Amino acid sequence: MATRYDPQAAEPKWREAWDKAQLFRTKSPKEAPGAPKAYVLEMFPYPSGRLHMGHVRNYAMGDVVARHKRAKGYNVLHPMGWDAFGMPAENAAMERGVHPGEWTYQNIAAMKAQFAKLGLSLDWSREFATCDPEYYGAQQALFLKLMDEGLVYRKASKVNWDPVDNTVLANEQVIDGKGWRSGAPVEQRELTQWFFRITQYAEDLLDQVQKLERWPEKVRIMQANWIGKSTGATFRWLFEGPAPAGHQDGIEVFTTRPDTLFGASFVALAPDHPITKALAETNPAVKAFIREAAQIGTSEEAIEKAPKLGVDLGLRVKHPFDPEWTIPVWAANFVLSSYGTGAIFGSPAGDQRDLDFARKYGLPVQPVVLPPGTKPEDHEITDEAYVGPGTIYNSKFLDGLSTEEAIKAAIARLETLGQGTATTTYRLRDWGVSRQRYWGCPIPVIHCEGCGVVPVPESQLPVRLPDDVTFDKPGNPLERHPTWKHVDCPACGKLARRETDTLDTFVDSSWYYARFASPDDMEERAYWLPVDQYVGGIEHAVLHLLYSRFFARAMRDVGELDLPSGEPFAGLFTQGMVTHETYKSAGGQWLQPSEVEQKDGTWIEIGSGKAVTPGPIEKMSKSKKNTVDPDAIIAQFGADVARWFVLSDSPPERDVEWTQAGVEGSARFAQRLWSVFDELSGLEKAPPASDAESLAVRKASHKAAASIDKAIQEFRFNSAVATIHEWVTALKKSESAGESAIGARFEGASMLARCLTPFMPHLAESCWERIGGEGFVSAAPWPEADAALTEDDTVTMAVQVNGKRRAEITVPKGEANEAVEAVAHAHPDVASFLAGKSVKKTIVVPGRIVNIVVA
RNA sequence: GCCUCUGUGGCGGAAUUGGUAGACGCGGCGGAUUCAAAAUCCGUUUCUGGCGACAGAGUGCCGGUUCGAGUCCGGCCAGAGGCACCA
Repeated sequence: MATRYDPQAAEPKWREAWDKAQLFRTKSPKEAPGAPKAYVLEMFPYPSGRLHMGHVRNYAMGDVVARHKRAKGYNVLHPMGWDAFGMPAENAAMERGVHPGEWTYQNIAAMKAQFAKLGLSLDWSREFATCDPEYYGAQQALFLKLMDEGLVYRKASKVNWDPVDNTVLANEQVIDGKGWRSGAPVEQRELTQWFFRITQYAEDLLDQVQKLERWPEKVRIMQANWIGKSTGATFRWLFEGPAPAGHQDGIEVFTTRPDTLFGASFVALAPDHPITKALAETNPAVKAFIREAAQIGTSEEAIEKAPKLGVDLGLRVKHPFDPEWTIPVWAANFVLSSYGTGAIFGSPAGDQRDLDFARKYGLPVQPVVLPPGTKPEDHEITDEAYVGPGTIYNSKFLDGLSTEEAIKAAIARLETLGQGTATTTYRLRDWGVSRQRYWGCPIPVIHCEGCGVVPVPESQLPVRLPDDVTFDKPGNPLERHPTWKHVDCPACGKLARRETDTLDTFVDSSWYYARFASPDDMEERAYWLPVDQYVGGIEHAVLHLLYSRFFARAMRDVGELDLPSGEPFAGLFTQGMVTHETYKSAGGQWLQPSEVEQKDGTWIEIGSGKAVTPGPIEKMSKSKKNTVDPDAIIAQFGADVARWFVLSDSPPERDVEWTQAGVEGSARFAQRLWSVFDELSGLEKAPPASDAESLAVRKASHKAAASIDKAIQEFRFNSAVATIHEWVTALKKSESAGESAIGARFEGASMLARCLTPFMPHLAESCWERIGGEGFVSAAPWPEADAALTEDDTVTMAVQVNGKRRAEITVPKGEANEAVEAVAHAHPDVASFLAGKSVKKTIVVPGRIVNIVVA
């Protein structure tokens, strides 16, 4: 009698059994002598309170890798923890009056309960939250070591300032140039802030990123572009007439295109360039410009997209190659103070932004680069700059040179004249880590009037966050706490002030992988690191990964990490998002998928029956209500089905669309798979026989196992899923085969259960048990395929005539090209296309294709 | 605006190095089983023309390289991720 698989009964049973057997406990190097190690890590979650399908997908993928590695004999570290500091906890405090710490730890408890149901092969014994004082205390110690090493410093930098709430705003909190709560136009303000000297490693970070072979190409390119190494020249424009005070040496600019110097029509300074700021003191127009430019906000996106805006500063500077030629100095909002020298020269014909600016303010546009194959009289610049290479003209001594030659010649002349030098510049800026917020790691320093900045002595770490804080008004609760910041100077003992800035939460996530490897044992850290497989969202392609690479280097250089390369993640996989269709009610309200149903091809609201408009498929988000709660799915279908679905349809790196029909299909498949084992359960186990039917079954199984093994290693989980589907179909078909095939069916089922384990671990255990497997399938070794059974002795090849497929032939493997050609020519479907035509040539690609070219 | 990626049937996608486009799944259609249904199983399903054998077209659009292009090159269009204080 056929039985059905009941996930609600089986899943908790197996998880309890795994826990009891401590199956996923990390073994120390000594406990696993001779075994290779595998550190599998997924980006740890922010404890928002609920697990979402994106988490399920992320952790399901990591679990596939971890379980596969374990089956392959690796000693596996697969930990989990919480990226627990951040703004949402403070927002909750403001909105609901709950303490950020309480809110966070409650969320962690709730999410951990959800995690438990997924059947992930995690070792929870290494769990921590970044808001645990033990963690952030260690981070403070690390901060002080970096400070000793000269990797930490303070400087003035800009923040978004809400003038009504009197608080610093994150870029996310600036909406259309206004504060998200107050609605007041945002201003830029300068604060003295803490920075990490990441630029010290710029060259190494760039150099090494190219060598990370197991990283996606696109992430390596994004990182390289972010670091943005540019070679060019830095040189000076001297003032005509009296220079502004303190700027007798002129204006220093950086350019990558000194070849276009004869096309210069203006020099432009950043709004916060010292000269611009100095002139604003006496010139109201400049002051107004600075104020207007400051309203754009601090994000690069906003600055780049804003309409070009400038002001003539009333100064003129002399061209380095011709002192008689002078050009005006402007301040312009598209010049970034943080890149190069904060000043540029505008050569409008060769740069789109310069051209837009020149057109707006009526500045000259002189073309100096002739595109290849163009005559000077035909080359005209109207609305589009020519940024490509070409031949230089209208440029005196540079005339006739190529762009490349002219760059060299111009730099050489600048150097001869003593006006400038060849320079390398990076786009990468030092990492500003100060946050004027409560729910973060306190920066462990004390400001003393007499002694300056004094580190908190190690014996006094961690500097704990005070619990008694208020969120009834905006601003930093640490700043207005009555006592917390008032401390004695550790050096002189006089009353001093504790630093009230906390660290950027990116710092917390920049070294957690090392903490998982070991809290403090350098040898154990050295054993586990680097992470062999890191899995997470593509949205972290630049910042988080770059900061982590920086931190690994910094930790290495202060003796906290024995990792010569400084690369924390040897393998990286970036997974796509989970999306869902959106629904809107007749009244324009977003509706949850659980509130709607499809009837006769149209969508209606469950209950009321009112019409619903389906919208675009988007990333699951609370605001669009297009979320599906993993708990509800698990309650209905079980964790295995949820895991299977998020791994099945789409390639892991792409987005997957969650559909009800899809998850129901997954649930049906789970039952079908179960039936393969269920059918065998009453039969007598036997070794596989060698008749034709058995051989066919065995070949299908061994080929499938080999293919799944490869697919998992290559992160093609959807292909592995497709292979398991085909395999199950083959095994179902074999049920009608003779009795002699039973041995082959048992072999296939045993292999299938083991290949299934990384994907649907609970079901795999039940299947394994059903056919009398020994111990846990979660602890069973990977079924290695027998090479003799995965190879065929014939091969099917397509035959094309003039590139069009006309027939298919089957030939022995390794057949000589001439023989294959003869078979192809002789095929009737081919012959009819060759009749009356002359064969010009025949291309034979062994094992793949024959192409006959006819006149 | 800049950097990066993606685009293939009704839908999600497969095609591993330039070599049979549409594996596998969802949905649809037809059938079996059933008193009936659920569940399950089998078949079929890119489009157009044709009763059919078959022929033609076809991987966002335009062009190119090649015996051969979803895959490589150039130019467009559309969508997504990131842009340094969201995590």
